Amino acid sequence: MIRYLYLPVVSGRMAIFEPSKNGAMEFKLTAKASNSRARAGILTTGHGVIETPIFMPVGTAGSVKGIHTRDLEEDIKAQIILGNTYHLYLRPGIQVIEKAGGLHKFNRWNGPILTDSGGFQVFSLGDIRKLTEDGAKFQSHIDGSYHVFTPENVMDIQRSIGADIIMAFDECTPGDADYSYAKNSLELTQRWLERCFTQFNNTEPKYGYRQSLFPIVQGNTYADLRKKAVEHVKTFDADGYAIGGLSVGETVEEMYEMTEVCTADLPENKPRYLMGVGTPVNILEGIDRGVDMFDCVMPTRNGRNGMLFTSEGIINIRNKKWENDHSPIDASGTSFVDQYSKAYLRHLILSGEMLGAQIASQHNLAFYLWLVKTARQKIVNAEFKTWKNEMIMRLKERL
RNA sequence: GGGGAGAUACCGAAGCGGUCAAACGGGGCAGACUGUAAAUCUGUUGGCUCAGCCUUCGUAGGUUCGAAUCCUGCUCUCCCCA
Repeated sequence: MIRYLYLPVVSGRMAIFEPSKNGAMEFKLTAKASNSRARAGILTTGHGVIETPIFMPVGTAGSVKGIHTRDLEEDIKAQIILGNTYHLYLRPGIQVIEKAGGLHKFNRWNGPILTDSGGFQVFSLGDIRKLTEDGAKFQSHIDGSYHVFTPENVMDIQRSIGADIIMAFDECTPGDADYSYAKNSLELTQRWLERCFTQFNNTEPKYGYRQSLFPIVQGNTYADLRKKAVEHVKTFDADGYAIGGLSVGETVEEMYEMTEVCTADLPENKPRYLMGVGTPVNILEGIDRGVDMFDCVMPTRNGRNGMLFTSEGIINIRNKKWENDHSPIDASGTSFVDQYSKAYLRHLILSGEMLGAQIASQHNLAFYLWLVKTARQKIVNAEFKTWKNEMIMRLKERL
């Protein structure tokens, strides 16, 4: 159902109203654990394949903060990165991205890209936004100017950015929302989803490769709402499905439980993406529950703030105990930066040297990618569950 | 040699008779961070047998019920003139 004729202002031309020529994105399951929902798969996009389960570094403003694409590819071995509709729309602006020929050309990352829709920003912007049936009116965090996101223009913007996977425009509810708020919000998200798909199907990719639209399952911490949401998103036969509205203030137990509720009913042969999650432990628990894709700002943001994730546990590199520890950051780490000493990295971070933030971010990302890669191997070798339990014990350590 | 200004906690710097263990900033120490309004934010920063007590505002005395705050000597710093 088209509520009104929408003319995309962003692209500067009329949308082409004809059926999508996008081929379906391919997802092949290559292995499945027997005592867990964990699976290993291969997701094929217009910019290459992704081996799942995968962690996707977040590159909000078109860059994974502090990391060159060369290091993302060669050192960290990232297979897909994120961008953000809200941030890129505000700055540099969609016209610039279009002129560049899309985000891949703009930031010189030639692998797959996923863009988030801005739904999360609408949530986190708090008081400087207002929701209506039509969409979300919000103020720019940069200059206070007013803007409106609707399911339609968010699809158009993501067409212009040119991500391989684009996300539905949803409302992300806070973890402590009550049932009636969560229910009404879910229904709004569902109506918005219909409009997203209508717009998506009535427009074409701008740069010659296919794009896939992933719906987002909402429903807060209420299992019945989640189940309804899953049934609804399935009707779109999407290339993949996201679980949203988690890691936003609810308990981790609730997060795991809701993840389980969702993966139980989502199509087996399509990738599942748990949005915004999480800690290394969260990711292993997510994989165990049948999730294939994750993203989180934690490795970069917490890294900049001095927190390192390693296979031996968590390090706060600012702590005095590392002052004279000249051993490598992570002796068994896969990144070249892991050979820098703890004492040196501590010095850099405490001195506010940008290299410190870069090293910490790069280490953390390399660790996250190592973690999911290893998880995949363990799934393939049918040793996932044992490995996971042992790994979690170590990951929880505070060094 | 003469004149002036000043010495406050790790550093810088407010305070100028009681409500001062002493504002504020830096530094130190610790914590937070989960689809990035974040190279950010928060707490703490004399000691102890810790709702109380002890020692601290250059130093030695003094005035006062009471002093970082007023007076005197001393030491040291800085500035100006010779």
